[in-house]
Amino acid sequence: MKTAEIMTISEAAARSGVPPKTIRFYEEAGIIEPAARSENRYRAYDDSDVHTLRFVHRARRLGFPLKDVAALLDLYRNTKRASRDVKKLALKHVAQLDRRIAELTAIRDAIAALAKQCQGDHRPECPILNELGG
Amino acid sequence: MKTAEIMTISEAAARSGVPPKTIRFYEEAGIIEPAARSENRYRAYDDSDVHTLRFVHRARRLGFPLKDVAALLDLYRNTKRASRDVKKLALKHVAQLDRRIAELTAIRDAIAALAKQCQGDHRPECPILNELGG
DNA sequence: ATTGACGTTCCAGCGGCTGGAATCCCCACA
DNA sequence: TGTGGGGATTCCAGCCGCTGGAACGTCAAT
Repeated sequence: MKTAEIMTISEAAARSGVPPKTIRFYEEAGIIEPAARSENRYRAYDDSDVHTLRFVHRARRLGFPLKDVAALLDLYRNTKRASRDVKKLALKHVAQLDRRIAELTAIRDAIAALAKQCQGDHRPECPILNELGG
Repeated sequence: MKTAEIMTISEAAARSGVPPKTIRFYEEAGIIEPAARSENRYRAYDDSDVHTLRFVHRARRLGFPLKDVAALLDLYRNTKRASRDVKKLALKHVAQLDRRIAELTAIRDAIAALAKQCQGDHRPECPILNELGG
């Protein structure tokens, strides 16, 4: 199956990095078009489908929510798109990430500071619990 | 109801910061003990329950998973605990946060770099989509 | 003919809530 | 005493993005 033009779901999965279960899920969720079917009712994928799956996979790895992945895919396919719209989505995501990172960092530092105060031995005294207890 | 010793769920919610729905959820999930009931079958909370709820609330705000919150609560109540066990949980969480923060930061920087390359105007050309498309 | 590795569908569950429906209860006011 | 409104109660559904499993069909190789 080296130059397969038509392939099964697991082959498409291997080539795209998206697991079969997830491919079906994306189809059901309307992120990708329902796959063509071969005579045995198996889903049949070609290189172009794999390309799409790869796109989705990369977008997901960049943490875009599925809704945005769908939107990006639409933009990708629409050659008359405005790059403004793409950038807008990207910057929205960056802003979201920045907020989340700031949150997590604040939490991380707070806990690390408390843990530093804690002896961490056999004794019960512990600033972490004191803090949580108020 | 300023110095109420016994109170309803919404009062406990107001005092602890945990919404009524969430209090019920915590009870159902076994994080907190089933509340006492008054004659009308309403849940009845006292100051000590509120204290517990506050503990849970703070632990959650620090991002501890519910399982760990339950464990922390057990440690909090067990005066024979070893601070070692508390610190261990805390440091595990810090490590987890560090991993997550690193992930998000990498993603953030990648998208920000791509967005910077993107003109963001009426034209279709866009490095973000080029990247996602491979 | 049988095995075993695929494929298919559908349903359940993860974490941590949150919203809604249907019902019940209490209290204030007329 | 009726009524209205704001609680409380239960249970079920849904959010996000999968992931695992059951029950069954299909295919290639032995």
